[in-house]
Amino acid sequence: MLDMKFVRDNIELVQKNLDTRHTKGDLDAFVRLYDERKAIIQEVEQLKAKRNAVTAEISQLKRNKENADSKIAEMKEVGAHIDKMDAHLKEVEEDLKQVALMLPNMCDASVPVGNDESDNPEKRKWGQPRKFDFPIQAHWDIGENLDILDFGRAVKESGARFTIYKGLGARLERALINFMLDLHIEKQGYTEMMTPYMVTKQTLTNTGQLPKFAEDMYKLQDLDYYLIPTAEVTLTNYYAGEILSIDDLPKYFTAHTACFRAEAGSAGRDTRGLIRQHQFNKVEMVKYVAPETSWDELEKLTDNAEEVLRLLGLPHHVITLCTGDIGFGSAKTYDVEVWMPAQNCYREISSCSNMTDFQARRANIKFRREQKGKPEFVHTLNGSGLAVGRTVAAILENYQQADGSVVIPEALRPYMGGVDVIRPPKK
RNA sequence: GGAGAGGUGUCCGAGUGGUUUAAGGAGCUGGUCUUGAAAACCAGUGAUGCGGCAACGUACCGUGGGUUCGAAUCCCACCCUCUCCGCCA
Repeated sequence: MLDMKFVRDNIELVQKNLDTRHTKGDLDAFVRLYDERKAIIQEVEQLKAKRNAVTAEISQLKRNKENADSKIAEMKEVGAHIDKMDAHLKEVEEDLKQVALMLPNMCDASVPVGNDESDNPEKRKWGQPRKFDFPIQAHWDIGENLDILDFGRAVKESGARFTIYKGLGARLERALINFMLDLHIEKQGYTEMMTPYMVTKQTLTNTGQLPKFAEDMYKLQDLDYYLIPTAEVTLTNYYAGEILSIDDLPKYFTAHTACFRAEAGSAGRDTRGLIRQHQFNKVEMVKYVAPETSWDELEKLTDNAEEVLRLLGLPHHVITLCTGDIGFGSAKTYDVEVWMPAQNCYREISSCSNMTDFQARRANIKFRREQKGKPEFVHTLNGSGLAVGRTVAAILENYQQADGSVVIPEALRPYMGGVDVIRPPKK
């Protein structure tokens, strides 16, 4: 959420931010409700001050066994008036909050202005796509031929956009999870967490998925539970409602979880393979940092994600999301995209964002610079490190050989019990 | 799921309708004493949001409602914690 005072005082800036993001927000309603709220508060608090004063007088009279009937009658009226105004104030505040919750974060000045994903500039590139001297296969064909991915039976059990990993396929997925987590905790300073997969509406509101993106969530029937779309949700809510000390910062957390996404609105896209699933594994990184450090931390976070790809020898590049493509809560986002030979393009495998104080404000996460200092909002960041299914897909495609086998990247072999090649089953 | 107990400031803890603007203690800050420290003593000290340039006002005793001129205190619902029982990986 944005600072309401900031919005009220900078309507044009906020409108411009909405425009460059190609999104809408009801700023007219915001101004109307904000001003109305202020007016009501000023009036009702004056009444309350009066009530408190007269109530004290009544107390005094009662103690002296004197008659207070006229004052009580007077306060009865004042009380009724206050009740009415309080009820109205509550409505106005609720409406104001709903409008405010739908406003996206302000993009940082360094974010390129653009319309859509075609306007995302490349920031850097690592590795050279390999030249193949044989007809290459897509990862879904490789996986089925190796008998390590089973799409058909997953459809039988759960429908489209689910996959069953089998044998060395399952082991590869698990190896990658452990490899990524170990890198994050041993070399990059993160603390490993295991978190719930089901969370409340409030928790999703705190990180910005709700109320705006309800159609992307899986909600449990008749319960106030949603399946998490990413561990960003549980890791960022870890300190919700708390005040940290500056000495606690920065905090780095990482977690592997399954992620659940309805993928409403992406019907027909990436229908084959591991790229777009309703359920997938992801290793997530989340940081809580002091505001003045968050831009440096974003660079480091992105590098932490890229390091996974470097160690796996997977060519990739980093792009800066433009204003038309950036996510709702983010002030700036780098996407890391891995080379997918069969599709002859780079595909997103990690998204690293500085949410500035947007989530901290919603989740009420603060810190103090000094023991008696005034609490300030922390900055939160998050990034995938990495999407695991997509990493499997990238390995299968980039490391495929003419005979249909797939070489396991060296860094991963200790996690695969020494397996260095996955070969097709003997017919 | 059933029965019982409980949720008060940084912590412990008192408080069943009107000086509670939350007792008392610990802790913390400052001071006295001391070579220094400890102890003792004295003084100060709840946090956060909102409105306001400010003075100040207002809200907050798990959460949300209600009763009342007035609620930490009474009523209702819910959440959470603990103990016991049941069920269970």
